[in-house]
Amino acid sequence: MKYTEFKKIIDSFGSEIYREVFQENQENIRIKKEKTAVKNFEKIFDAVFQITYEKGFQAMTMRDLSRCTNMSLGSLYTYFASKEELLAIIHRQGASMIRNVFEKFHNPDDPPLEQLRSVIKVHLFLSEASRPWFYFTFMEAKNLNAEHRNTVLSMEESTENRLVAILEQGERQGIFRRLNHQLTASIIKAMQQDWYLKRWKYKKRKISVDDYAGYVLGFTESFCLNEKQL
Amino acid sequence: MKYTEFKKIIDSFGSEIYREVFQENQENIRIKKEKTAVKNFEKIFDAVFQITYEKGFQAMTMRDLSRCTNMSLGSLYTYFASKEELLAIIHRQGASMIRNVFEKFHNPDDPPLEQLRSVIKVHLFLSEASRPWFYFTFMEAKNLNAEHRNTVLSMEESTENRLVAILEQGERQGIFRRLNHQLTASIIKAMQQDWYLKRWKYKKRKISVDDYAGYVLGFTESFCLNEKQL
DNA sequence: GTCTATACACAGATAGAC
DNA sequence: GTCTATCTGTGTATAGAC
Repeated sequence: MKYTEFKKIIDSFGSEIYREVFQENQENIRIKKEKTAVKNFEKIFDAVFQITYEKGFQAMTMRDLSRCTNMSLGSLYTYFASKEELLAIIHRQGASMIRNVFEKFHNPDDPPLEQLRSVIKVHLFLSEASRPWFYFTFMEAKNLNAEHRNTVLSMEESTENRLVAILEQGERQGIFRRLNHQLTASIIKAMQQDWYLKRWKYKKRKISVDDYAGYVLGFTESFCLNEKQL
Repeated sequence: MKYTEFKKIIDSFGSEIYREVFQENQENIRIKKEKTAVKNFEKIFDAVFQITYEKGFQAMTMRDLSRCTNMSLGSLYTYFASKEELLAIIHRQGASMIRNVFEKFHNPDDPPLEQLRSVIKVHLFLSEASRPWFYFTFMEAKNLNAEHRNTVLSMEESTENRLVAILEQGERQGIFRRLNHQLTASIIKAMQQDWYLKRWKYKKRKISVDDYAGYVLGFTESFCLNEKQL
């Protein structure tokens, strides 16, 4: 699969995620019309991502956000109860979206090598399509309270465990070498993470996400595959 | 080389870095006695790293810092002119220290494979010995002004270029495969970075820095080495 | 549903006694 | 060289008109 193909599927979901934001938080917000809420949540989130990328969530003031969205302070506060809650909403909704996409693209009946390739690619492609969410989740996780932070950490763990399961399955089938699969999974995650943490670097060098995915796969396979497979 | 061996050398430098902080900023600070200054800078920096690890530099208040160092607000401000300057001092001094250590351990006359191993290890070992500095530099770089931020980025680039040079040298000697060395270097950096960004994870799993270094080397060598070398 | 004006708390920074 | 007390600006959040 190439990125453009993946992107088409993702784009077909449309503003799904902002509708979800509206519905999940309906009790806490004072806006009643879905259409207005969805439109403005999208505007607010985009502004948060943009400002936060420059200076971080703590340093972003509500006045910054007001300026960037062209909404007044009073208006903003009808969409969420506090700045802290806004942070929690973004995290919660991002996590939910990411989980859903992974679920949708995972096929546990494929042969291990194919699963490995697919999982690595989907993660990279999704982090490309939703880079602001990934970047935000990583950089601002420490601003969350203990409960929400744990949700983030357990997501990190579960995507890693998915990789471990695939590597173990492949080892049992004699396709992958016998290695410390947990450590291999960590390293694969580190490579995936670099894509969205250092996007500016890869962009400057004109490396596409397809190039990068190919390289990560080459790296991983040369290490994991049994010699007879090469 | 093992980590304990490296650590012994590093420890022998003692409070060198805090003496440097004092000397480089002597004009801007109101403290005159080196011994007092060095002692308190160490206390201040440690507190900053500790608080910042929990909630980030922006969220750290001067009152937090006062509490954590057992120094009064007034006292703190005799060591630096503003909170922003404190940030800049930490960054500048950290960068200088890191550069010095890399210089000291790099030997461009060794054979490429040995250089590669040594550069990867030294980076990992140093990030282990000075984890707070590395973590801080990465996470708080965006709070710097444009000029200081560029310094950080150019450091990132120069350590990467050092790797590229080694890989090219090895390719010319027929030891390494012909690959996109820049991308390989990026990926090696990503693996190194994961060590200090996710320290909690590796600690929980009882992976030592020597274990991790060995794994990164294995991963890298299986990808880069020409087959006849394996 | 959105706006302006404002309350209130708390942050960074300094003055001046010891 | 360190402290306490205090100034001043700015940030979050709300009240109430439109």
